[in-house]
Amino acid sequence: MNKPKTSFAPPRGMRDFYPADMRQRNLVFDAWRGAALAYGFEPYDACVVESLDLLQRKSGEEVAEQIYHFEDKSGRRLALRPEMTPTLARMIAARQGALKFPLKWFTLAQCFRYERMTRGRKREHYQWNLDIVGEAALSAELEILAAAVAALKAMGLTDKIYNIHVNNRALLAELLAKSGISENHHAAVFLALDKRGKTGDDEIKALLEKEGLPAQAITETFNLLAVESLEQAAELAGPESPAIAALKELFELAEIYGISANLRFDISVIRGLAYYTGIVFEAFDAKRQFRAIFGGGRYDNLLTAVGGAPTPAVGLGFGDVVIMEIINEYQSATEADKRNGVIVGYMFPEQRCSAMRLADSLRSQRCNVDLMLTALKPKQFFTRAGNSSAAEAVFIGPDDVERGFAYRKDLATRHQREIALSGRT
RNA sequence: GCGAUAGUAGCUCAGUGGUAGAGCCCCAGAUUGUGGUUCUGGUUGUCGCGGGUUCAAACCCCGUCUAUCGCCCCA
Repeated sequence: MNKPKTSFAPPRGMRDFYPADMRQRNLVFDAWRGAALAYGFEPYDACVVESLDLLQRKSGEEVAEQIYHFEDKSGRRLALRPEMTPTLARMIAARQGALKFPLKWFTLAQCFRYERMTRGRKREHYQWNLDIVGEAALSAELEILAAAVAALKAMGLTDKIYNIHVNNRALLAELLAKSGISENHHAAVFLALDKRGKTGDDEIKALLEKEGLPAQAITETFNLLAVESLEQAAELAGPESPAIAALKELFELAEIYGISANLRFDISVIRGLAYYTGIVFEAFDAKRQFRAIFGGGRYDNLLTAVGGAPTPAVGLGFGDVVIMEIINEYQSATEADKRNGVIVGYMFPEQRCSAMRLADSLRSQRCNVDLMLTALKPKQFFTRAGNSSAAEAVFIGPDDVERGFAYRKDLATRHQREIALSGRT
């Protein structure tokens, strides 16, 4: 009899969450939900399986290679969603007449992507999506950025640990146009600018030459790369630039929100994706050791892409993988193992009923109770209690039942106080 | 999809052809009423998986899986 050996590991790029992992994950999820609700976003959810057609419409046919897709038994071409944005666009377009704009929606979405993994990237992850749809004012960008900062704060990450790099796609378009680079070359230039810091200037130059840009335009582009400050960008763009005005307003408003310490103007933030139209942003850890923490921006063509009416929108995507790595890197474990609840044990079978009654009484007071399933020796019980996530331990022996009270021990401080056994108050 | 490196106890790792090891953890006892100290004893094991070479493989060879890093791509 030989059983087929099955691997205990989850499929490539997929993740299991053991209770210890869930504690960490919940820390992140709670921060996300809390911040979203605090900033007035409403929760929504949607199906994980989408029609392949919808997902392809946005980014082109080749994206199918990076999507988990399949046919159902009726031959429908379906896929696991790689991101939430197309689904959001579909849902909003479906009820565009009924919904009251602007809307502020959020979700915690599990997304899948079939591709090679590196650190901070899996084939499956959870992403906090925050979107404001139907508002052209910069207030929308601010609310989203402030909510993201609030979430990071709730995770215990201080201002010093991360920076939010902000740019405006409209600014880049203005500057490139001034350099005489026509719009059909913009995508390639964006790509080259996006590589700054990763690749050498020679390689970037080679990319631009390959795109067929004249030498002078390449020089101009490198002048853009050298832009370090908003003032410098303003000089290049001229006093009438609406893109500069938008950035200036953004930084002014950020002051009022108290998040300006984290914001940096950074002309290299492009966000690869074609659909961004205005302000774009990306957050990184201060040491630039990890991938982007979150990213997003304004994409005013969202709904037209799925056949809806033109609608301005701002969105943010914030994945769980990178932030968990950063929390582990920058933060001691203390925040993650907050103790909670009471663990209740007893010495002999004779005390089982007392222990059960106590557990019942505590539970009725909305206290989480882990009741031991069998009698344990004191040492066994307290070892177990200390290793558990419980905040307090109550151990019941014959003497306690006799006396009518036991001791409720704080497992962190080891202080004890009395707790009544018989009463049900 | 390509390239490099790695995989041995719960964890960190040593072992480079000849009886699978150390530290920490865990378990039991000292201690039939109290978990961070001490002492004594004990288990740590599909050596990632499958095949090959060999008298003999954790070690060499081939394949494969997984992880990490780089390329690519993005969230």
